[in-house]
Amino acid sequence: MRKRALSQEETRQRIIEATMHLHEEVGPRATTISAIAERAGVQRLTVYRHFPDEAAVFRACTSHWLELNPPPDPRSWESVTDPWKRLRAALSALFDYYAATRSMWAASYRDVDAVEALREPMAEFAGFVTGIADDLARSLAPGKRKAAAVTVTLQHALTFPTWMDLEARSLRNPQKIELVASWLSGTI
Amino acid sequence: MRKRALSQEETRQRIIEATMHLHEEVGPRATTISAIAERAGVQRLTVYRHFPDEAAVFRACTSHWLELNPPPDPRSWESVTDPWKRLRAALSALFDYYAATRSMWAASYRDVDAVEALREPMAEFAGFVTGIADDLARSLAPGKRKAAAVTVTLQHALTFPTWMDLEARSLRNPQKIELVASWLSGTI
DNA sequence: ACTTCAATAAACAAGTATGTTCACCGAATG
DNA sequence: CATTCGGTGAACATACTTGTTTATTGAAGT
Repeated sequence: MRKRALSQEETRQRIIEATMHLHEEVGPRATTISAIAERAGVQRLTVYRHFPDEAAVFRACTSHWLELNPPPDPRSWESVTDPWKRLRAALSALFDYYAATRSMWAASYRDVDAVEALREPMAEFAGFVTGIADDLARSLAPGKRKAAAVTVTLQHALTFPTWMDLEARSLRNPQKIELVASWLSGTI
Repeated sequence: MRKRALSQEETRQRIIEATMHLHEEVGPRATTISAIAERAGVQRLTVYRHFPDEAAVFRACTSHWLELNPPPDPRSWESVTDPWKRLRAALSALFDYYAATRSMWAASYRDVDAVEALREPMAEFAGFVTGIADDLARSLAPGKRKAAAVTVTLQHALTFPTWMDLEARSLRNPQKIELVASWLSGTI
């Protein structure tokens, strides 16, 4: 069993990739199994053979997409000790990531509360971002009395919807970074 | 023709109110004509008799809801000349409005790009909010070189999704106001 | 009393989706 | 060469939606 298992795996990949593209183009909510099958050039029954239900396809799609589009690694700025440089490094990495993956995140945020299977990965990503925010807040305002304002400002600023809103207001990423930095300078 | 026209108008109102409630509960996107008819205790055909299509019901619903829930009037703070007091007055009015109408705005923002009939009123409201932001920006930073940052900060801060995000982070309205004020103090 | 007509009740046609079943093909496998 | 089995193609039942048609009811209007 070599070529057979291989071509089976290829079919599976075609299905996953078709799902990915549909998620990006029409959003997870409108991505039906029928549409996935059509996009993958495969029979509907074939999709059912590989995945028991829509949620299973979505899970496979999510993990595959995250492999192809890994979020920035916080270790890449952990060595930056200057708080403001560290902030800019983190913002830059995250904002570049958002710019590169905007369509998928936009679709995901839009559909998250309509698609059950999306909640868990979205919540996990939100936790990831909050973790970065809290770390930056600690480095910027250690033990200050206004630390709460710094923290919540960072949590809000690092969020994809915030990035998207500033993007829609024609701010390039460097401008966004400076803007967030100025917000923080007001809270410290 | 008195009672008859009156009861006809009552039926129309029942339809509109059923639509309003469904928009708030399940969102405009999931609000089907069938569901409206059922909720209004009326035959589906009756809905079609009063409104040619879904878009017409939505339009009637939108204008009725806006009558019941008018956005704050900018004239209520135009007399406040101190820029920071004016800012706080405007933020307070808008944030209280968001708190009172959150469920409808949350549903509307979620479904806006799936429901054609929602775009125009949402765009109009966005313009209304932007207008307030621009006015406050002029009063806070008249002719400053960093006026752009103030303007975009205010535009972003006055937005409903921003309010919602800060609300989800457990900030009460007065705390939100102080937070936005501190953002602005950093940009000036 | 007689008519008008808003609303009901029920059916229709057409479209979409989900899941499931069946017979079959044909290339990889042993 | 015979078997396995992934995938095809087509059908089925079920459940939604939209929009339209027909016949009927019953209270308001004259």
